Amino acid sequence: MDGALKVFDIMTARGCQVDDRVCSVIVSGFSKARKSEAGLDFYDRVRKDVSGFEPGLMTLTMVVNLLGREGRTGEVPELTTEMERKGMMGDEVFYGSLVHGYMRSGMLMEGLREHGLMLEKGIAADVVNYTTVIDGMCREGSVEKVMGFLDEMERMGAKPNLITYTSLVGGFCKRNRLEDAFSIVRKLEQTGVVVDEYVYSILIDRLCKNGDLDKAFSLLGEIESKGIKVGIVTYNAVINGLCKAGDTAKAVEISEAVTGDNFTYSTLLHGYIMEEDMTGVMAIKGRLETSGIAFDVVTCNVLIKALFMIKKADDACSLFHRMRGMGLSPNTVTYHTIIDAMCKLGEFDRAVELFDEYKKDTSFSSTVVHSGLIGALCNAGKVIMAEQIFCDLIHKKLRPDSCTYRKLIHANFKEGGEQGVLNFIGKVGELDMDLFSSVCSYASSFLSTRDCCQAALAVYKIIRTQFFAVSSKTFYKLLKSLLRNGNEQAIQPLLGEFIKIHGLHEPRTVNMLSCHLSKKNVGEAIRFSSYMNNGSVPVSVLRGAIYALKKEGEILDAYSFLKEAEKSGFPVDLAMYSIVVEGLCRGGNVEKALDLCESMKKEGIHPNIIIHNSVLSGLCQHGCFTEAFRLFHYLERSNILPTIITYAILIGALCREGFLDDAYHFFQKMSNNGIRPTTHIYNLLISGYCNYGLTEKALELLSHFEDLFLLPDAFTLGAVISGHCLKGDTEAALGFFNEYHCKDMVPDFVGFMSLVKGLYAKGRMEESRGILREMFQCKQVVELINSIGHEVQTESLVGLLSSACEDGRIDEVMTILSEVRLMSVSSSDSNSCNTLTHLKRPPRIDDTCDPRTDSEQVLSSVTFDVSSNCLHGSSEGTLQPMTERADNLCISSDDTDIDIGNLLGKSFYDEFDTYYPAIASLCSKGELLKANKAIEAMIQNSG
DNA sequence: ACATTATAAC
Repeated sequence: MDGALKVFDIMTARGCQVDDRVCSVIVSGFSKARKSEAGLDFYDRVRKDVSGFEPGLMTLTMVVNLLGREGRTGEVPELTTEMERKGMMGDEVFYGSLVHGYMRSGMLMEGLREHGLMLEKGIAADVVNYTTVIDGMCREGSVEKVMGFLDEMERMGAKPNLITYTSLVGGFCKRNRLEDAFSIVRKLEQTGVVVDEYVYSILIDRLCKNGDLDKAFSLLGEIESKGIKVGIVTYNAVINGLCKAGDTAKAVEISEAVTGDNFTYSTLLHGYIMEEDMTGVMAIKGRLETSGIAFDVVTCNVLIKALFMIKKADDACSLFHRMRGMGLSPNTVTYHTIIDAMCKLGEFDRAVELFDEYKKDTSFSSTVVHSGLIGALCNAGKVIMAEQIFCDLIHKKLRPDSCTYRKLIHANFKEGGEQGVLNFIGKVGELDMDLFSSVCSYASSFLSTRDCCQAALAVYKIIRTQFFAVSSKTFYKLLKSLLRNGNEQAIQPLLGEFIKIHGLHEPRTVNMLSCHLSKKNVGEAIRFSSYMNNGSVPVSVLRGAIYALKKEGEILDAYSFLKEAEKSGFPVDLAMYSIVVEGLCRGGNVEKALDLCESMKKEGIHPNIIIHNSVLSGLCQHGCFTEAFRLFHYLERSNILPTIITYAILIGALCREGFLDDAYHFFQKMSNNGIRPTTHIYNLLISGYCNYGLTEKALELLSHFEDLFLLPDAFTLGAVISGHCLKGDTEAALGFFNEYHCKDMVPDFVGFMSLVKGLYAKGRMEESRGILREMFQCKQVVELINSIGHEVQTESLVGLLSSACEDGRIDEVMTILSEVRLMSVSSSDSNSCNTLTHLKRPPRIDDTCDPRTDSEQVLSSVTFDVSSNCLHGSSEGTLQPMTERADNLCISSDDTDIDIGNLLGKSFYDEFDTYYPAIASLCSKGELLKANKAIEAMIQNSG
């Protein structure tokens, strides 16, 4: 090109007129050399500087060609409108270039449209035009459609040439139809056409890409023997095949026998990069530098990557900066490579600097650089920086791939929890509707699976208020999550919307609806379900029904229901037995529970550790200690591992009965078996010691906490305080209270009250009142008192108590509170009992310690046989092999319709915060009746 | 004016 330009300069200098033909030849040269930038510069220069020159069709055709070759078809329309203004009309060559450009930019439809337009204008298409179209279709992967085109071509008198067939061969190879590709070649050879290197290089390349190197080499030998010259392109295909197969050494060997080009060296470098062979990389880099080849962009890109690999980051950057001087523009891959490398080095600021440079170039329309950087920043926890990159995508109206926004949602969740995700949604409202809707759908589903129901629901509402479609999957996940978390109020309307939009076509929808119904009305659900499923009722519905009955306190009905299901051949599963056994044991019906353990075995389902824990707990609660310990020893001897729950049940029971040494023995046994004690376990022992006057032992246990990284909770503190008070050591109790109060830790209700009573008994009225007041500051205690007040329909207590407390009527307070306490202890109703234990335990203690939560988490897949023998007499249990590990043995977290842990929502607590100031003020003014009204309103609102 | 080979993708 340099020579051509020199001649051109001489021409203009001598006043030789530059015509369309001369100009077009030079632009064509730039086009073939893929130097569109320089070509356009030249074109502009000639138009401006050469007087009397007006670009004609030939030059314009070459400009279109040049743009098309580099995928810059977007700039073509400006040119065509200018032509129309001047009344110029394209010929078949012009349209050929135009169509070619579209085809190479992956715009098949536009290409076909221009081709059709040309025909409409009465311009006949020649072989080249048809070949261009055929090639475009082959590239897109539709060789089949091409066959029809071939016929049309013949009819129009344009005979396909070798180039047409080459495109066809390429099309078949793309679809991996090698047989068809080869048959074309054979037919050509039969008709006497001399097939050239182009065709063979395509075939060889395909063979290599398929890993069929043997066939590739034999074909290579075949064409060499035919006397067809084999050039660098074919060798490069083979070299590339070897590199991809992991044999870069062999590839290098071949490359040494030929004169390599940019393709050769970039392939080899990439091969060694993949093999992480630093010496290999350096050797190729050396050969490349001494070869005297002028680098192209791809070679630079690979070389930059290679330099980072051999830890020469500075050299990589310097090459990057030298590119423009070499006449090369860094492209998307260049920026991706260098930014990615910077991130891997932890140089995020430099990565962002490079990105800022990249984003200024508006001609880039890829999202890869953005995605890569966002991913790396998210991984490094730099969410804010990542969001800024995402903003650039939005502003450029580029469509990020789903991985990118998912990554951002995950990172925001990690950083800021559900609120973080909601904030992110708030920030990306500028996205186009369709994309925003996808982001919201994903966010809602994601939050649902993480059990962030409220946030998931909020996102769902955003989708709905914007009138976007909510996919069945998003609905389903949200509903599942609500169902799992006992969020009954939200389910009903949502389910209604879901069914209105998506109908009841999917079986999973029917199941879910049945489960929901079953929690309300067992019979209706079963009828509905058997109707929808042609008579068969899925196990999940029956499970839901049993759970519903138990929740309603009708455990005996649940029991009969299960028995009925067994008899009628309905499906039964482990979870159903688990629910009923637990309920029976809790209700004191251990006999029936054991009977169920027997009958479930007949159904081929074997009791697991969860069920045993229930039985164990039932036995303990009803004083059957001998049986309980027999069962424990049986478990120990079989391969059934007792869990922390098992130990908690026994330690708790022993402590309650005052067998403190035995309890401690079990505690040690548990530790020896590799189960780390938690605060909850310690609490059992500490309160045991305290209740029996052994406060020192309790404190000694407390002193272990720090070494074990455990924190005492409200329960721990309450136990120690009441222990001190029990011994009359109010001073010690007060000191202990203050010590933790300073650290913002308070005891539970029992602890508070012991201290209040202790101080009161010693006549320390002021202090007693102070502690009481302190207690009312404690939300958990207030919550407990209120929930009892709510349940037993007494006057709302907090208002009365706090006002009495302010007035110094401690006696009155004491009476009320002792009543409250009595209620909480004597209540034998299983439901309120549940509520109480749930509340008495401060939130967020180790969850795994709650046997009811555990039953969901640990529902293990271990099957075994428990025989009631082990409870009465012979302790021999028969261990059965894990023959039937039925799917329904495990309640997977996604399929669970049972939520025993979440019996009481948090709403009350929120309401209390809102109402409290008003109530407090009314009480202080003596307006107790009004205060009570306010409290009732509060309770109703939270209901 | 039409046909062949190499690089990036959390």
